[in-house]
Amino acid sequence: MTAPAASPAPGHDRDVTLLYLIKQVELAVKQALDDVVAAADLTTLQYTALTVLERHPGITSAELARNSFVRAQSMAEMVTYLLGRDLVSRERDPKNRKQYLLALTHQGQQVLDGLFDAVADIEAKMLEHFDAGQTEILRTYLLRCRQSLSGKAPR
Amino acid sequence: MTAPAASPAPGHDRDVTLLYLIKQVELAVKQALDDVVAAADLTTLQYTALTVLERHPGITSAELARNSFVRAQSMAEMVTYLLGRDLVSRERDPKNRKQYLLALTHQGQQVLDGLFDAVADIEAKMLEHFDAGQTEILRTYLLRCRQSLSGKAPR
DNA sequence: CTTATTTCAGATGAACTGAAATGC
DNA sequence: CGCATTTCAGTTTATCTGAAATAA
Repeated sequence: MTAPAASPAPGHDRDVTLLYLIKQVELAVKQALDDVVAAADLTTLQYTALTVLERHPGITSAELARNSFVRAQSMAEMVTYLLGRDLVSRERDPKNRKQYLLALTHQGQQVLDGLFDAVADIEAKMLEHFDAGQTEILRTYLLRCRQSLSGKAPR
Repeated sequence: MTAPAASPAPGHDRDVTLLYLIKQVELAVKQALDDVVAAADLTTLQYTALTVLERHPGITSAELARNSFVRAQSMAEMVTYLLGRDLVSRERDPKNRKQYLLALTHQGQQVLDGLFDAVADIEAKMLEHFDAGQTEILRTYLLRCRQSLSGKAPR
């Protein structure tokens, strides 16, 4: 079903690629997420960094940068902003004094908690026609894609 | 459906959400794609616009903008750049003289053709552990996600 | 000595807001 | 007149490059 050939292919009839579909879904997600997190004066990238810190307290800014495929300098700027808003705390790593360990503050956790339902609603809408089994398949497949592309599991 | 606030204890994390996984896969794809299309002096966004024009000759710049969730002004700037490189052509819509219809030029098609194998390699790597049936399931699921989120099928 | 993290400084570019012209 | 497309002008912001300090 869903034969995509809308027009009689002047030249080639290349299918819509999965790379393109991934991008399209991500764009739609970002659009919805931007609106939600803007209520907490956050960008989607900042919100994402907070959720990573929630799962991985004690991560460094450089690790956070690698996870989002940006330069360490760019992430450092964002972390400084989050520090200034007291959403994130940091302290010297006692085992390695050249780096800082980051964590969510209580206030940062509260911001995430306050956004949780609205973000869950976006995901629920995206998955409105998925049953539990299909959702798990999608999760498994996306993890596999990410693993194959980058050789790493996401944080 | 909406889960209660998770405990702040680091031991009990919220699950990695599908929204996050989508973003992670997209980041990894973009990373790989940036490198490939840079060989043709294109950004990933420019390359994507060219592939949309390949599938949909006669589309307008404004439609292209909506498809990529950017303002019409932003897309116009990019289209101007592609026109200047003779990768894209445009002519007045005979049915509606306020707008232009865009299409790939022969040169634009050649650039896409030249990138095709390298881009296909990225997709092949992403799907290296998928069989044909699983690939189709992933495609179906991504289309469904995009449809639910934006109410539209991708172009 | 080499490497990774952090920090400072300056440059660039992509997308934004606002506004006007065109034409259905 | 309302609405969409295109175009012009100015601005903002995020990321980048380059370079230096610190420490394993």
